[in-house]
Amino acid sequence: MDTKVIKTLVEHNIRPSVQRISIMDYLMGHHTHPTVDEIYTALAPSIPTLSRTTVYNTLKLLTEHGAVLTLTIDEKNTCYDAQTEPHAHFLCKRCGKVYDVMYDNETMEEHAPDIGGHDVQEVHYYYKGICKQCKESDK
Amino acid sequence: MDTKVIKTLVEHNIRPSVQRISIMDYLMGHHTHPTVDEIYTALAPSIPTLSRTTVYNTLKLLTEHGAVLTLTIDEKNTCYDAQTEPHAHFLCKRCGKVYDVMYDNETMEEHAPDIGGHDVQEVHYYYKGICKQCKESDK
DNA sequence: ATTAAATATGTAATGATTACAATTTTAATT
DNA sequence: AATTAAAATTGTAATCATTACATATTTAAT
Repeated sequence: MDTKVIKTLVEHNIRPSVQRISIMDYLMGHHTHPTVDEIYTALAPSIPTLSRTTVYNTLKLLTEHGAVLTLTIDEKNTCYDAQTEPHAHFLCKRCGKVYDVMYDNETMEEHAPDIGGHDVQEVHYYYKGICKQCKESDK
Repeated sequence: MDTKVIKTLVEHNIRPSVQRISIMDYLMGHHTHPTVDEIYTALAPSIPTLSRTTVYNTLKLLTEHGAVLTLTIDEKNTCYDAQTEPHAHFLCKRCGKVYDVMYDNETMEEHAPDIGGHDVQEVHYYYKGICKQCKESDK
């Protein structure tokens, strides 16, 4: 059920509307780092009245409340991630996929807290290159 | 003189035209992570024929040849950096400035080379928050 | 001086995002 | 159940960065 999704929204002080639940549910169920358009296209059939603007508004809201991460790793398309635990991202410059990448938490923990006296609120580790799949399909 | 700038271009296999030298020179002299528009506005007076398209083309070329870094840390504006040595960036969400941030090289060295079998070509460490200046001007 | 290739330019098109006004839904109150 | 105000959603139009592309200019070789 959507219980988990609704719980996540409520925990972040977001009132769970049909649209918000659907979008959050999609993000929690698809770890593909979708774009606004991918989300809109996926949900529009089940919510015929859905507006692209709502998807934009909702993702902005979710981000502001810390329920999702907004990734700018791809110059073309902003994408979104419901996994808010610290992790890094890898963008394949050939196929465009964005992968999750784990690393020791030490890295982030150690470096994030105090950088030149600035207050760090977000940490983004992005790697770019050619993914394993693309490398192998080259041969 | 521009000797250093020209040398940098040539070392990256870029033929040094007037426009390319100016843009590269501007980037090497301003560590403010300027946007396309900032560069265009700054150079247009001295190169009256300069076209915005040329700035775009040149920055793309410089990036492809590894002479500058293209930063997508700011969702609004892509910005550019002539410092290609490994370092991190901090974006102030209040004033919008992008700062250079140093960190032990171990961090990058250890984590970049092999991530899930992908070939890493670029490493981007982005931090976001409120910068020291903005914090202090709050009081 | 001639010519071909490389660069630069300017305009028009694209496409993601935002602004905004209108509509609909929600939830509280009578 | 009806009323009402606030919150959320919608659709259209506007904005703005970026790219496509055709033309013009410059460069470098012959």
